[in-house]
Amino acid sequence: MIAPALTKNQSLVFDVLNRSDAPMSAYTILDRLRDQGFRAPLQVYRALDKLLEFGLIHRLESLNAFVACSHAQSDCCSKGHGTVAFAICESCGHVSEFHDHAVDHRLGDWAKQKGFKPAKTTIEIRGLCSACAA
Amino acid sequence: MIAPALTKNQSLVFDVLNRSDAPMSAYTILDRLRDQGFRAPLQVYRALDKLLEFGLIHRLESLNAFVACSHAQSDCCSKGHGTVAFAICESCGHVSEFHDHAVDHRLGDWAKQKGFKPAKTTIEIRGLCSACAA
DNA sequence: TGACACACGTTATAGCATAACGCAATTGAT
DNA sequence: ATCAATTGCGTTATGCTATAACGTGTGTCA
Ligand SMILES: [Zn+2]
Ligand SMILES: [Zn+2]
Ligand SMILES: [Zn+2]
Ligand SMILES: [Zn+2]
Repeated sequence: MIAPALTKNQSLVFDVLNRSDAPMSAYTILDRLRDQGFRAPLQVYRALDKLLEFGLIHRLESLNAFVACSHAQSDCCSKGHGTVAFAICESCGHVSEFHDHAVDHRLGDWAKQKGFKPAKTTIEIRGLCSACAA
Repeated sequence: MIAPALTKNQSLVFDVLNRSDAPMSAYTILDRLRDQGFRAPLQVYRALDKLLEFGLIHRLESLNAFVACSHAQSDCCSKGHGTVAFAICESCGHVSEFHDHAVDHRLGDWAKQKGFKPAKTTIEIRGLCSACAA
Protein backbone atom coordinates (compact mmCIF):
# COMPACT_ATOMS: atom_id res chain seq x y z
CA MET A 1 0.00 0.00 0.00
CA ILE A 2 1.54 3.26 -1.15
CA ALA A 3 0.49 6.31 0.81
CA PRO A 4 -1.26 9.10 -1.07
CA ALA A 5 -1.36 12.59 0.37
CA LEU A 6 -3.09 12.57 3.71
CA THR A 7 -6.44 14.26 4.18
CA LYS A 8 -6.86 16.92 6.80
CA ASN A 9 -8.20 14.54 9.45
CA GLN A 10 -5.58 11.93 8.69
CA SER A 11 -2.83 14.53 9.03
CA LEU A 12 -4.17 15.80 12.32
CA VAL A 13 -4.35 12.32 13.79
CA PHE A 14 -0.94 11.37 12.45
CA ASP A 15 0.65 14.52 13.84
CA VAL A 16 -0.77 13.88 17.27
CA LEU A 17 0.61 10.34 17.28
CA ASN A 18 3.92 11.41 15.81
CA ARG A 19 4.47 14.01 18.50
CA SER A 20 3.51 11.67 21.31
CA ASP A 21 6.22 9.78 23.12
CA ALA A 22 3.80 7.08 24.20
CA PRO A 23 0.97 5.11 22.62
CA MET A 24 -2.40 6.83 22.54
CA SER A 25 -5.91 5.45 22.59
CA ALA A 26 -8.42 6.61 20.00
CA TYR A 27 -10.35 8.49 22.65
CA THR A 28 -7.27 10.27 23.94
CA ILE A 29 -6.53 11.35 20.39
CA LEU A 30 -10.10 12.55 20.10
CA ASP A 31 -9.75 14.69 23.19
CA ARG A 32 -6.51 16.11 21.87
CA LEU A 33 -8.25 17.16 18.67
CA ARG A 34 -11.45 18.70 20.04
CA ASP A 35 -9.99 22.14 19.43
CA GLN A 36 -9.46 21.29 15.77
CA GLY A 37 -13.13 20.44 15.38
CA PHE A 38 -13.18 16.73 16.18
CA ARG A 39 -16.40 15.72 17.86
CA ALA A 40 -16.91 11.97 17.44
CA PRO A 41 -14.88 8.77 17.78
CA LEU A 42 -15.50 7.81 14.18
CA GLN A 43 -13.53 10.78 12.94
CA VAL A 44 -10.54 9.34 14.74
CA TYR A 45 -11.14 5.70 13.89
CA ARG A 46 -11.58 6.42 10.20
CA ALA A 47 -8.30 8.28 10.10
CA LEU A 48 -6.57 5.55 12.10
CA ASP A 49 -7.82 2.89 9.69
CA LYS A 50 -6.30 4.69 6.75
CA LEU A 51 -3.03 5.38 8.53
CA LEU A 52 -2.78 1.70 9.44
CA GLU A 53 -3.47 0.81 5.83
CA PHE A 54 -0.67 3.14 4.71
CA GLY A 55 1.68 1.62 7.27
CA LEU A 56 2.27 4.97 8.94
CA ILE A 57 1.10 3.83 12.33
CA HIS A 58 0.72 0.60 14.29
CA ARG A 59 -1.90 -0.69 16.61
CA LEU A 60 -0.69 -2.17 19.91
CA GLU A 61 -3.11 -4.99 20.60
CA SER A 62 -2.20 -5.42 24.22
CA LEU A 63 -2.96 -1.76 24.93
CA ASN A 64 -5.79 -0.95 22.54
CA ALA A 65 -3.65 1.97 21.53
CA PHE A 66 -1.76 3.35 18.56
CA VAL A 67 1.77 4.57 17.84
CA ALA A 68 3.44 6.26 14.90
CA CYS A 69 5.71 3.90 12.99
CA SER A 70 9.35 4.22 13.89
CA HIS A 71 10.42 1.42 11.63
CA ALA A 72 14.10 2.00 10.87
CA GLN A 73 14.59 2.34 7.14
CA SER A 74 17.72 0.23 7.49
CA ASP A 75 15.77 -2.89 8.32
CA CYS A 76 16.82 -5.82 6.25
CA CYS A 77 13.95 -7.61 4.58
CA SER A 78 11.76 -4.62 3.95
CA LYS A 79 9.46 -5.84 1.30
CA GLY A 80 6.80 -3.42 2.35
CA HIS A 81 6.65 -3.58 6.11
CA GLY A 82 7.78 -6.92 7.49
CA THR A 83 6.73 -8.27 10.84
CA VAL A 84 7.84 -5.98 13.61
CA ALA A 85 7.99 -6.39 17.34
CA PHE A 86 7.32 -3.86 20.07
CA ALA A 87 8.90 -3.51 23.48
CA ILE A 88 6.53 -1.52 25.64
CA CYS A 89 7.59 0.01 28.93
CA GLU A 90 4.81 -0.27 31.47
CA SER A 91 6.31 2.50 33.54
CA CYS A 92 7.08 5.35 31.16
CA GLY A 93 5.11 4.15 28.16
CA HIS A 94 8.00 4.27 25.77
CA VAL A 95 7.74 1.91 22.82
CA SER A 96 10.63 0.47 20.84
CA GLU A 97 9.75 -0.91 17.44
CA PHE A 98 12.16 -3.36 15.91
CA HIS A 99 12.42 -6.03 13.29
CA ASP A 100 14.10 -9.34 13.99
CA HIS A 101 14.85 -11.34 10.93
CA ALA A 102 15.39 -14.57 12.84
CA VAL A 103 12.14 -14.36 14.76
CA ASP A 104 10.22 -13.52 11.63
CA HIS A 105 11.66 -16.48 9.73
CA ARG A 106 11.29 -18.83 12.62
CA LEU A 107 7.59 -18.10 12.93
CA GLY A 108 7.29 -18.29 9.16
CA ASP A 109 8.89 -21.72 9.21
CA TRP A 110 6.49 -22.93 11.86
CA ALA A 111 3.59 -21.69 9.75
CA LYS A 112 4.88 -23.30 6.60
CA GLN A 113 5.39 -26.59 8.37
CA LYS A 114 1.83 -26.50 9.71
CA GLY A 115 0.27 -25.28 6.50
CA PHE A 116 -0.86 -22.12 8.27
CA LYS A 117 -1.13 -19.00 6.10
CA PRO A 118 -0.18 -15.96 8.20
CA ALA A 119 -1.95 -12.68 7.51
CA LYS A 120 -0.75 -10.51 10.36
CA THR A 121 1.61 -11.19 13.21
CA THR A 122 1.61 -9.41 16.54
CA ILE A 123 4.66 -9.42 18.81
CA GLU A 124 4.54 -7.27 21.92
CA ILE A 125 6.87 -7.43 24.91
CA ARG A 126 5.57 -5.66 27.98
CA GLY A 127 8.06 -4.84 30.69
CA LEU A 128 10.41 -2.11 31.86
CA CYS A 129 12.74 -0.12 29.64
CA SER A 130 16.37 0.29 30.62
CA ALA A 131 15.74 3.73 32.10
CA CYS A 132 12.83 2.57 34.24
CA ALA A 133 14.37 -0.75 35.29
CA ALA A 134 17.45 0.93 36.71
CA MET B 1 1.86 -19.86 40.66
CA ILE B 2 0.60 -23.27 41.69
CA ALA B 3 -3.09 -23.84 41.17
CA PRO B 4 -5.21 -24.60 44.24
CA ALA B 5 -8.59 -26.25 43.85
CA LEU B 6 -10.85 -24.14 41.73
CA THR B 7 -13.89 -22.47 43.19
CA LYS B 8 -17.29 -23.12 41.72
CA ASN B 9 -17.27 -20.07 39.49
CA GLN B 10 -13.72 -20.71 38.36
CA SER B 11 -14.60 -24.29 37.46
CA LEU B 12 -17.65 -23.25 35.51
CA VAL B 13 -15.71 -20.70 33.49
CA PHE B 14 -12.81 -23.05 32.92
CA ASP B 15 -15.11 -25.83 31.75
CA VAL B 16 -16.80 -23.57 29.25
CA LEU B 17 -13.44 -22.54 27.83
CA ASN B 18 -12.09 -26.03 27.89
CA ARG B 19 -15.00 -27.39 25.90
CA SER B 20 -14.91 -24.61 23.33
CA ASP B 21 -12.99 -25.17 20.13
CA ALA B 22 -12.53 -21.45 19.64
CA PRO B 23 -11.63 -18.45 21.80
CA MET B 24 -14.48 -16.90 23.75
CA SER B 25 -15.05 -13.37 24.96
CA ALA B 26 -15.95 -12.75 28.58
CA TYR B 27 -19.45 -11.77 27.59
CA THR B 28 -19.97 -14.87 25.52
CA ILE B 29 -18.89 -16.93 28.50
CA LEU B 30 -21.32 -14.97 30.63
CA ASP B 31 -24.18 -15.79 28.28
CA ARG B 32 -23.18 -19.44 28.33
CA LEU B 33 -23.39 -19.47 32.11
CA ARG B 34 -26.64 -17.61 32.71
CA ASP B 35 -28.35 -20.90 33.38
CA GLN B 36 -25.82 -21.66 36.11
CA GLY B 37 -26.70 -18.43 37.89
CA PHE B 38 -24.24 -16.00 36.36
CA ARG B 39 -25.69 -12.53 36.07
CA ALA B 40 -22.85 -10.00 35.82
CA PRO B 41 -19.59 -9.58 33.89
CA LEU B 42 -17.55 -9.38 37.08
CA GLN B 43 -18.40 -12.93 37.94
CA VAL B 44 -16.69 -13.95 34.72
CA TYR B 45 -13.80 -11.51 34.88
CA ARG B 46 -12.92 -12.46 38.42
CA ALA B 47 -12.79 -16.11 37.50
CA LEU B 48 -10.78 -15.35 34.35
CA ASP B 49 -8.25 -13.35 36.37
CA LYS B 50 -7.62 -16.27 38.65
CA LEU B 51 -7.44 -18.79 35.83
CA LEU B 52 -4.89 -16.58 34.07
CA GLU B 53 -2.94 -16.37 37.29
CA PHE B 54 -2.93 -20.16 37.56
CA GLY B 55 -1.80 -20.48 33.95
CA LEU B 56 -4.86 -22.53 33.03
CA ILE B 57 -6.01 -20.16 30.34
CA HIS B 58 -4.59 -17.50 28.07
CA ARG B 59 -5.84 -14.17 26.91
CA LEU B 60 -5.60 -13.46 23.19
CA GLU B 61 -4.85 -9.77 23.01
CA SER B 62 -5.71 -9.37 19.36
CA LEU B 63 -9.18 -10.80 19.93
CA ASN B 64 -10.06 -9.66 23.44
CA ALA B 65 -10.87 -13.28 24.06
CA PHE B 66 -9.74 -16.24 26.11
CA VAL B 67 -8.71 -19.84 25.46
CA ALA B 68 -7.93 -22.80 27.65
CA CYS B 69 -4.23 -23.59 27.75
CA SER B 70 -3.18 -26.37 25.41
CA HIS B 71 0.45 -26.03 26.25
CA ALA B 72 2.07 -29.37 25.45
CA GLN B 73 3.67 -30.81 28.53
CA SER B 74 6.61 -31.86 26.37
CA ASP B 75 7.72 -28.30 25.81
CA CYS B 76 11.36 -27.86 26.47
CA CYS B 77 12.13 -24.95 28.73
CA SER B 78 9.09 -25.19 30.92
CA LYS B 79 10.12 -23.31 33.97
CA GLY B 80 6.58 -22.47 34.79
CA HIS B 81 4.97 -21.42 31.55
CA GLY B 82 7.47 -19.98 29.10
CA THR B 83 6.53 -17.61 26.33
CA VAL B 84 4.07 -19.19 23.96
CA ALA B 85 2.78 -18.19 20.57
CA PHE B 86 -0.66 -18.56 19.09
CA ALA B 87 -1.72 -19.19 15.52
CA ILE B 88 -5.30 -18.05 15.17
CA CYS B 89 -7.44 -19.04 12.20
CA GLU B 90 -9.64 -16.14 11.17
CA SER B 91 -11.99 -18.47 9.37
CA CYS B 92 -12.75 -21.33 11.76
CA GLY B 93 -11.42 -19.77 14.94
CA HIS B 94 -9.11 -22.63 15.75
CA VAL B 95 -6.11 -21.69 17.87
CA SER B 96 -2.79 -23.51 17.96
CA GLU B 97 -0.64 -22.80 20.98
CA PHE B 98 3.04 -23.53 20.67
CA HIS B 99 6.35 -22.74 22.21
CA ASP B 100 9.37 -21.88 20.10
CA HIS B 101 12.61 -21.96 21.96
CA ALA B 102 14.49 -20.02 19.30
CA VAL B 103 11.97 -17.21 19.13
CA ASP B 104 11.83 -16.96 22.88
CA HIS B 105 15.60 -16.75 23.20
CA ARG B 106 15.95 -14.37 20.32
CA LEU B 107 13.54 -11.90 21.87
CA GLY B 108 15.22 -12.42 25.22
CA ASP B 109 18.57 -11.58 23.66
CA TRP B 110 17.19 -8.41 22.16
CA ALA B 111 15.84 -7.41 25.54
CA LYS B 112 19.09 -8.16 27.33
CA GLN B 113 21.04 -6.17 24.80
CA LYS B 114 18.74 -3.19 25.24
CA GLY B 115 18.49 -3.45 28.99
CA PHE B 116 14.76 -4.09 28.70
CA LYS B 117 13.20 -6.25 31.43
CA PRO B 118 10.37 -8.32 29.90
CA ALA B 119 7.36 -9.09 32.04
CA LYS B 120 4.98 -10.66 29.55
CA THR B 121 5.34 -11.38 25.86
CA THR B 122 2.50 -11.67 23.39
CA ILE B 123 2.93 -13.48 20.07
CA GLU B 124 -0.16 -13.96 17.93
CA ILE B 125 -0.28 -14.96 14.29
CA ARG B 126 -3.59 -14.30 12.60
CA GLY B 127 -4.28 -16.08 9.36
CA LEU B 128 -5.79 -19.23 7.92
CA CYS B 129 -5.25 -22.71 9.27
CA SER B 130 -4.33 -25.54 6.92
CA ALA B 131 -7.91 -26.77 6.71
CA CYS B 132 -9.33 -23.35 5.87
CA ALA B 133 -6.54 -22.30 3.52
CA ALA B 134 -7.01 -25.34 1.32
C1' DT C 1 -13.19 -13.13 69.83
C1' DG C 2 -11.30 -10.27 66.54
C1' DA C 3 -8.48 -9.44 62.45
C1' DC C 4 -7.67 -10.84 58.10
C1' DA C 5 -8.03 -12.87 53.53
C1' DC C 6 -10.81 -14.29 49.90
C1' DA C 7 -14.68 -15.48 47.12
C1' DC C 8 -19.02 -13.80 45.83
C1' DG C 9 -23.19 -10.79 44.25
C1' DT C 10 -24.94 -6.37 42.61
C1' DT C 11 -25.18 -1.80 40.64
C1' DA C 12 -23.14 1.58 38.26
C1' DT C 13 -19.73 3.44 35.37
C1' DA C 14 -15.73 3.79 32.32
C1' DG C 15 -13.32 2.75 28.03
C1' DC C 16 -13.06 0.91 23.26
C1' DA C 17 -15.25 0.30 18.66
C1' DT C 18 -18.73 0.15 14.96
C1' DA C 19 -23.52 0.54 12.48
C1' DA C 20 -26.28 3.35 9.80
C1' DC C 21 -27.70 7.49 7.84
C1' DG C 22 -26.97 11.46 4.85
C1' DC C 23 -24.11 15.04 2.57
C1' DA C 24 -20.21 16.93 -0.17
C1' DA C 25 -16.21 16.65 -3.15
C1' DT C 26 -13.52 14.03 -6.59
C1' DT C 27 -12.74 11.27 -10.35
C1' DG C 28 -13.36 9.13 -14.62
C1' DA C 29 -15.93 7.39 -17.96
C1' DT C 30 -19.63 8.13 -21.56
C1' DA D 1 -21.50 18.36 -19.67
C1' DT D 2 -23.35 14.52 -17.13
C1' DC D 3 -23.85 10.54 -14.79
C1' DA D 4 -22.03 6.95 -11.73
C1' DA D 5 -18.75 5.40 -8.56
C1' DT D 6 -15.60 6.38 -4.93
C1' DT D 7 -14.01 8.55 -1.06
C1' DG D 8 -14.05 11.48 2.81
C1' DC D 9 -16.73 13.67 6.23
C1' DG D 10 -20.18 14.66 10.19
C1' DT D 11 -23.71 13.00 13.34
C1' DT D 12 -26.47 9.98 16.22
C1' DA D 13 -27.04 5.89 18.18
C1' DT D 14 -25.56 1.55 19.69
C1' DG D 15 -22.76 -2.40 21.01
C1' DC D 16 -18.82 -4.69 23.10
C1' DT D 17 -15.10 -4.87 26.66
C1' DA D 18 -13.59 -3.99 31.39
C1' DT D 19 -13.47 -2.07 36.05
C1' DA D 20 -14.93 0.77 40.38
C1' DA D 21 -17.22 0.65 44.54
C1' DC D 22 -20.03 -1.29 47.93
C1' DG D 23 -21.70 -4.89 50.82
C1' DT D 24 -22.15 -10.02 52.28
C1' DG D 25 -20.67 -14.44 53.78
C1' DT D 26 -17.07 -17.80 55.08
C1' DG D 27 -12.94 -19.81 56.62
C1' DT D 28 -8.33 -19.20 58.98
C1' DC D 29 -5.49 -18.09 62.51
C1' DA D 30 -3.71 -15.62 66.26
ZN1 LIG E 1 6.59 0.33 11.63
ZN1 LIG F 1 10.36 3.17 30.81
ZN1 LIG G 1 -0.48 -22.47 27.70
ZN1 LIG H 1 -9.40 -22.61 10.07
